[in-house]
Amino acid sequence: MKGGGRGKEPPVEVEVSGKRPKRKCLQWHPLLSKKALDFSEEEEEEDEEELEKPLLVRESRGPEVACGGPIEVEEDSSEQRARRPMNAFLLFCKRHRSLVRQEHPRLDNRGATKILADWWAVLEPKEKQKYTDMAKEYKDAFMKANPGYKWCPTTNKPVKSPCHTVSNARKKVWSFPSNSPKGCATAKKVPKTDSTPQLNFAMADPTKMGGLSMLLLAGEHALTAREISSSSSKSGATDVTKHPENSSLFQLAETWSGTSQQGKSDVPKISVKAPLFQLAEISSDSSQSTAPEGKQCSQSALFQLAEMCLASEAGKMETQDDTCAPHIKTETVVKEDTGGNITDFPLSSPPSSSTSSSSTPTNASPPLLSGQAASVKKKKKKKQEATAREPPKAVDKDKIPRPGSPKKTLKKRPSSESELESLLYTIEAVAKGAWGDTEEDIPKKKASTAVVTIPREPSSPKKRSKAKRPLKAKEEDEMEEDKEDGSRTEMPSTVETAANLASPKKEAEEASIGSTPGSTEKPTAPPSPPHKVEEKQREAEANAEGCGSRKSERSCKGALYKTLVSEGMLTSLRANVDRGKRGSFRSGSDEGGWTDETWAFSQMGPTNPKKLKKSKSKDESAPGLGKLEEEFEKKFNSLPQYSPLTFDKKSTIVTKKKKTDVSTAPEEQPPKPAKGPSSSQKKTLFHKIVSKYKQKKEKPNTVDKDIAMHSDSPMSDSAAKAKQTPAPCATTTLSPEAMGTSASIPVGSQKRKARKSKITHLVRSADGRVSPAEEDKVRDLTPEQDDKPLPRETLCNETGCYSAPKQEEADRSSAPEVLPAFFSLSALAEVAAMENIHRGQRVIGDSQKEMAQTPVLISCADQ
DNA sequence: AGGAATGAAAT
DNA sequence: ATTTCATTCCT
Repeated sequence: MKGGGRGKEPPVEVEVSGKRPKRKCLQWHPLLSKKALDFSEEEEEEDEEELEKPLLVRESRGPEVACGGPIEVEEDSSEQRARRPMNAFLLFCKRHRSLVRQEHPRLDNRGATKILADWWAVLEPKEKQKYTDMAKEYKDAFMKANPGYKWCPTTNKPVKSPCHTVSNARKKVWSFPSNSPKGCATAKKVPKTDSTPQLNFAMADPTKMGGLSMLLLAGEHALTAREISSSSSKSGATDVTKHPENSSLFQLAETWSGTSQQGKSDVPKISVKAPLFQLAEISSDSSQSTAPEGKQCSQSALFQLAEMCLASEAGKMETQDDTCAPHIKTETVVKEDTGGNITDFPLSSPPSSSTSSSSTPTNASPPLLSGQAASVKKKKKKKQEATAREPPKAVDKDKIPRPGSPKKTLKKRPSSESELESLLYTIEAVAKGAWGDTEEDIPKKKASTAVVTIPREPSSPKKRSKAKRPLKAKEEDEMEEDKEDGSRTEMPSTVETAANLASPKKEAEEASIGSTPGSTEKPTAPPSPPHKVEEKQREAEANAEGCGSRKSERSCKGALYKTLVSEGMLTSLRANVDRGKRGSFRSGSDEGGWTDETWAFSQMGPTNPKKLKKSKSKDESAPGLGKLEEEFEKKFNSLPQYSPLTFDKKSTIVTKKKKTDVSTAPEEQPPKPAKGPSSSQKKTLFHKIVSKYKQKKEKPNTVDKDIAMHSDSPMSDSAAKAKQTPAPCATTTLSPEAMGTSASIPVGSQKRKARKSKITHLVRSADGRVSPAEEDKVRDLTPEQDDKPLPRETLCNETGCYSAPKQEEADRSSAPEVLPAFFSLSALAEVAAMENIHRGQRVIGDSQKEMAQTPVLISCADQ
């Protein structure tokens, strides 16, 4: 048995992950292991971790008896396999890659990576520290979550024998090597949990996170299943579900109840929080009623649940936090929200739950075997083979509902049974951990689903409570169309306003910025409300359209609901969301909590991948991340994001001497604000700003680099470029990479693998030394660097050869040396705005100048 | 799939 | 010391 758990997963994973293993797979979320208290950003991360954990828990579901291994593992585990936490550099890359890409659209990832490496090298220790700390935190959290986790599979490789298999084996092992082995039962406990209640708690909570997502997923699945499986249920569902949110909740509730019937009353077991309890109670109540009968009953039950939910929501809304631990709760909520949004993950997550090993026994246990089994697993790809190898897997399969091979499973999902089961499990898991939160979340979720919630998530949890109302309002709108009693009468507008107001404040608080809410990232919040409203309207309209007109709420309801509910609903919602996001995003673009929104988007979009897959998984820059990830990202976002300029400067500076001072620090935007310029627009802004600064100051300096960088992208166009620029030989331009490297300074890139191209850039170590090959490059670059006189010296020494600086001055002497290494985005944005307004033209001119320079460089480079 | 970077962990 | 793997995505 034991082995089985893990074993199974592998296959599953294969199936599931199949194609997009990485992305979809749950990464380990910081949330998994959250610690309870810290307020610091880190804490947040932890929170996220908690959320994730749920996944693990989720696994616990039925399987416990059987060790469950097989079951949950199946899906979840496969995907879930915890991924090793990202290190500081990776975090950095993740956060900045988009920027790099924006600047250098043409650049491929490799190049981007190189640049990132350069930047990283340039980064001041202080900045790095943040990332490092974060990475550390994640790691710690991760470890907590998966005590036994090993990065490298190591030993097991034996499996390797078959070449490919090896990899698989590793993965598994990797995921959870040690702990679980104990036994299914033992595993459950998870060392950590026991040992550290709080921490554990967090772990437990994580479930919640998972729960949310799970819930969402479950809801979706449930719907699907229902439709498929039993038509009858459908009607009930439809009625109940009016709102997407509701529907999801209801579904969840149903599922949950169903699970409970099965006998899993785990819920309490995990330290459920007060909220959870409430939820549980509610759910339980419903379940009880339902329990006796099962599916059929479920309908009625659903109704009841729905009512309850509504009632509860209303009550809650008013009460807001009845739950006990406020702050915690909030956190939870937040997480949940994310989770909810994420939906996708949930599915995958469940499997991944394996991670949960810590928390959940069942799951964990299987993994334990991991050594072997794990090794076997390896990856999704090979899983099948692995499965074959190991017996356990076979077992798993048996247990697993899914009949077919892993791949099949995927297909099957749609099939009712397997899905249902999985859903149930998931639900259970959710129930255990997440439910409490769920309630609250639900509302939000609704909102989110409904429309725009997105922005909110980012916002603080607290907000959430308030936010609910707004959401409700939205809901109401929808409701109106759809149906609804009027209960919602409550006060839409008023509430919203309040909510809005509140939200910003909260944000501010979080941000600690305090002073200007709008300016800060959070600003999004403020804006968001409006957006939301708009979205609401849109939705309403949409609904209306769908129905034909608002008037017949009920009449429409059915069809509408149906439509919405079924995948379509999600889709529509998603679409709306996306639109909203985009719209807001675009409009707000710069400052507006781009980050948040973006993330939110990501959540939304990615979220449904499975169902909607198409929607856009990747479209958004955000890149499809999981919901959980989103949160993670939030935190992650909190990390300072530096503008390219900054780096350039830094590099320069560094070159000079490592940092003039930390002064740079100022640039950073402390709290979240920094957020990156989401889109190219921002880039432009930056450029503009930069140019501005340059003009103002007219000092020569790094700016050039920036320009160069910018120009790079254009370089492709280069057409324009060639024009002025005196710089005789600025070869470097060639590739932005080179530029970056050269400019940035020596970062040691390629140390490790020389591989093929290493030669390309070569490398300079931080010291400044350059390898011979590099020299050439350096030369090319040199000119640019020359820009900065001061640095130049240093560089020269280091590099060994700089040509004389020159052009920069001639060109423009713009950049002030001191210029802020990085401007806060908001600041930049502002400036940009100012500039635009005042002198849009000028900016252009500047840009042109820049361009001109670049071109020249390019030409040289070509030569 | 492979690969670019860095870091951390494991071997 | 060397390997592995994490992330991102383009080729």
